[in-house]
Amino acid sequence: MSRKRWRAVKEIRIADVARLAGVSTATVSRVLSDPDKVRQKTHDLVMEAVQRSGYIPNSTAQKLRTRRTMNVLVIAPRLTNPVFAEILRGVDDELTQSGYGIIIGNLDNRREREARYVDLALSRQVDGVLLLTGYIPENGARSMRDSGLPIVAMCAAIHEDGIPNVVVQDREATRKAVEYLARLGHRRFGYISGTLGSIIEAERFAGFCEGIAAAGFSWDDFVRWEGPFVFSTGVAAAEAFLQMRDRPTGIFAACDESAIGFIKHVRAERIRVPQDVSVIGFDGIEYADYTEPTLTTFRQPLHELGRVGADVLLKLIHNQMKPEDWSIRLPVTLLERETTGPVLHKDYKSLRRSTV
Amino acid sequence: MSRKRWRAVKEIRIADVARLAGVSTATVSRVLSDPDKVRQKTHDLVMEAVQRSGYIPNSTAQKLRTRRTMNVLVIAPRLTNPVFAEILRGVDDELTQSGYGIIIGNLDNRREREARYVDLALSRQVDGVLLLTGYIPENGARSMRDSGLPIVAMCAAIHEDGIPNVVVQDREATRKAVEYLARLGHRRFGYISGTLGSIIEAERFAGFCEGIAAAGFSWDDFVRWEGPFVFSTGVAAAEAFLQMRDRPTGIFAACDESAIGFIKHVRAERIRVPQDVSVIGFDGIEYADYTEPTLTTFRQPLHELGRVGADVLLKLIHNQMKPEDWSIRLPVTLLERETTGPVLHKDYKSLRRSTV
DNA sequence: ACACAAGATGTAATCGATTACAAAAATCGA
DNA sequence: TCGATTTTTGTAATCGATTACATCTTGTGT
Repeated sequence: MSRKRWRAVKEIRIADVARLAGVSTATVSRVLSDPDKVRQKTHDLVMEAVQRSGYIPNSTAQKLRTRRTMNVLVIAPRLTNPVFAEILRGVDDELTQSGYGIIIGNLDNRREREARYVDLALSRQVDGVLLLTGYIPENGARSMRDSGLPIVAMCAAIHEDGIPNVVVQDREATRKAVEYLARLGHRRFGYISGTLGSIIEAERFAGFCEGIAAAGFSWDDFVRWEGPFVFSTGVAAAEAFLQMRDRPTGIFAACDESAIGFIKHVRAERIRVPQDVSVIGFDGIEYADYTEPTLTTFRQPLHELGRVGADVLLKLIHNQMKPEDWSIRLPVTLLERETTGPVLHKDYKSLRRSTV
Repeated sequence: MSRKRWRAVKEIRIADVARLAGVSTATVSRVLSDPDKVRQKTHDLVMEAVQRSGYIPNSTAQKLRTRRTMNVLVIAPRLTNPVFAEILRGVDDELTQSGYGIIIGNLDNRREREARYVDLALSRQVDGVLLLTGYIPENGARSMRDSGLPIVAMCAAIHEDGIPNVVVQDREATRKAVEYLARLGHRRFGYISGTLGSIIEAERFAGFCEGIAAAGFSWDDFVRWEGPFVFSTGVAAAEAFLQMRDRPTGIFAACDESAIGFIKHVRAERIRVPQDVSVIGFDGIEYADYTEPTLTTFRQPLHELGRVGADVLLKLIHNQMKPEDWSIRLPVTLLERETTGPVLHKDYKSLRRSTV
C-alpha cells in the first residue's frame, strides 16, 4: 500500500476532459489537433477543461491510432566517440524541430548487438532508422528496408536499392592523404585502420590503396595496423611502429582518436612529431584542436551530416521522395596543422631505428 | 504510385497469424508471451504460422494495452561531452538487459530545451526518467515526480521527496582538491566553473569554498572563472589568467575539458605545467590520459554510475522500493598525474607576470 | 421566413494487441 | 463410463486516442 503511494496518480483521459467540458471526445481531440475546426466558444470551453484537469494526451494511444510513432532509431557504433555524438547533435537539431524523438541504439563496437535494434525497428517502435554503422554484408539494413521501413545509411555508402546514402567523401579524402604525405617527401607509409569488417573502414582503406598506387608506390611501401576506432588502436600501432627496423615516416590514421593515441605513445619514446614521423588523422573532432602538436586531419562536416541525414529520412518518412533520388556525398576538408611536415632525413628511405 | 512502392509492405497482425494457425488471437498471444499456458501441439502450430508469416507484434499496441512502454528517457546536458556518453553506456548496459530502450533528451547545454522532454515524459512515452542534468530550482523534476513518474537524479543531489539521488561525492572531492593543492604549497587558487545555474556546479563550487576555508584561506585567495562544461571555458579562463598580475598557481577545473583547454592555451604562451601552474581536473575522461602532460584529475566511476542509476530506476518502475530508500553517493578517486606539482617559486605568494 | 449550403458537433468504428471470464476439452479416479 | 477437476482455448472487453460519417446548427440569399 505505502509502496504504491508514489504511483497513485489518477490518469486523466480524453473522456474526462470531454465530460468536464460537456462535449464529445471528438471535439476535444479536434480542439487539440486542429483548432480551426471548432467554434471559438467551444474551443475556449475545452481548453479551460484541459487546463483545469491538467490533461496531457496519452501518446501511445495516439501512436496506435495514427500509426506514426514520431520516433526515429539511430544506430551508432559507439557513443563515447565524439564523432557520433556530434553527428547525433545534428540529427537531434533537425528531428526535434519536426517533433520527432530519438531512440538510441548503441552497439558499443559489438556487432552482435545490432540484432536487438533491428528487432526494435521491425516491431514498429520507430518511423525510420538512421544507420551510423554498417557491416559487410549488410543484413540488418536489408531486412529493415524489406519491411518497408524508411532508412538512411550514414556510414559509408551501402549499395542497396532503397537505401539512400548520406555520407562523406572519405575514399577521396584518404587518397588525398597519401598524396599529401608523398608530396612532403614521404616514401614509406603506415595505415592505422578502423573497425574491421565495417564498410567505413573498407572505404577508407580502399582510398588509401588508391593513393598508394596513384603516387607510384607499391604494396611493399606501407604497413597496416588493425583495430577499432579507439585511442588504444593508435597506441598498439605505436608499439608495433617502435619495434620496426624500417619505420614509416608518413602515417595515416582512419580516425582522430587513433592518431592521438599513436602520437602520445611515440612521443613518450622521444620520437618527434612531425620531425621524425608525420601523422594525419580523420574526423576533425574537437580534441584534435587541443593536442600537442595540433593534429593535421580531415574535418568531416559532422553536424551537417547529421542534419542532412535526418532531413532525408524525414522526406522518406513523409513519402516526399523515392530513396533512389538521394545519395549525398559531403566533402571533407584537410586541416593542415602541426603533425605533418616534410621528411627531414632525405638520404633515408625511411627513419631508421638507429637515428633516433 | 511509384513513390509508394517502397512502403507498400503488408503489415501482419496477430489476427492473420491466428487465422493461419486456425486458433484465436488469444492463443497466439499466449504462445508468444507465456508458452507454458498452451499445449505443446498448439504451440508448435502457432510458432510455425508466426515463422511463415514473419509476424512481429506491433509494440505500440502492446504498450497501450499493457500500459508499459519499456522505454526510459535520459535527459543529458550535452552528448559531445564524453562524461555523459560514458554514463549512458552504463545505463544502456543495464537497461538493455531488462529489455528497456533509451530515448535520449539532449539539452545541448540549453536549459530551455528541457521543457520539451518533460512534456515527452508526461505524455507517458516512457516508464521512467534518468536526469543527468539539474537546474536550480528543479521544476522539471518536480512536475515529473508529481505526475507519478519514476525518476532518478544523477546530476548532483536534488533534495526533493520522491526523487532518489545516484551521484558522486563531488563536493567532498572538490574540497580535497583544494587541500591537495595547498599541501603542494599553493597559496593562490583559480576555480574554473561549470555550467552556471546547474546543481552540479553549485555543489562543486561549494566544495571548493569549503576547501578554501578548511585550508585557512580567505575569499581573496582565489579567482573564479565562469562558463559551461566545455573546452572553451578553459581557454577563456586561460586568457583571463594570462592578463593577471598576481596569477594563481593552483587551478581547479570543474571538468576535464575545461582543464585541457586551459592547459593547452597557457602552454602556447610558454607557461609551464606544472612548474609554473598546477592544474587539477574533474571527471577522468579517457582523453585526459592522452594530453601532454597527462592530467591530474578525479575519476568518476561513470560507467558504474550509469548502471547503478538505471538499476535504481528499474526498481522504482517495478515498485520494488520507495524512492526515499535510495540515495547513493559513489566515491571519486584522485588520479595524481603530471599537471600538478609543488610550487617552485617559494618566495612568491604567486607567480608574477614578470617571471615568465 | 424559407430553402439550402456551410460549418460545428456527436456517434461509433478503428488502430492491434492483452487478458478476464466463459466455455470446451482433456485428464483422472472410482 | 461418468462426473469432477484441471487444463486449454475462445469470446469479447479493454487500453486511449483519432476520424469517417451522420446529424444537428448556424448563416446566407432571396
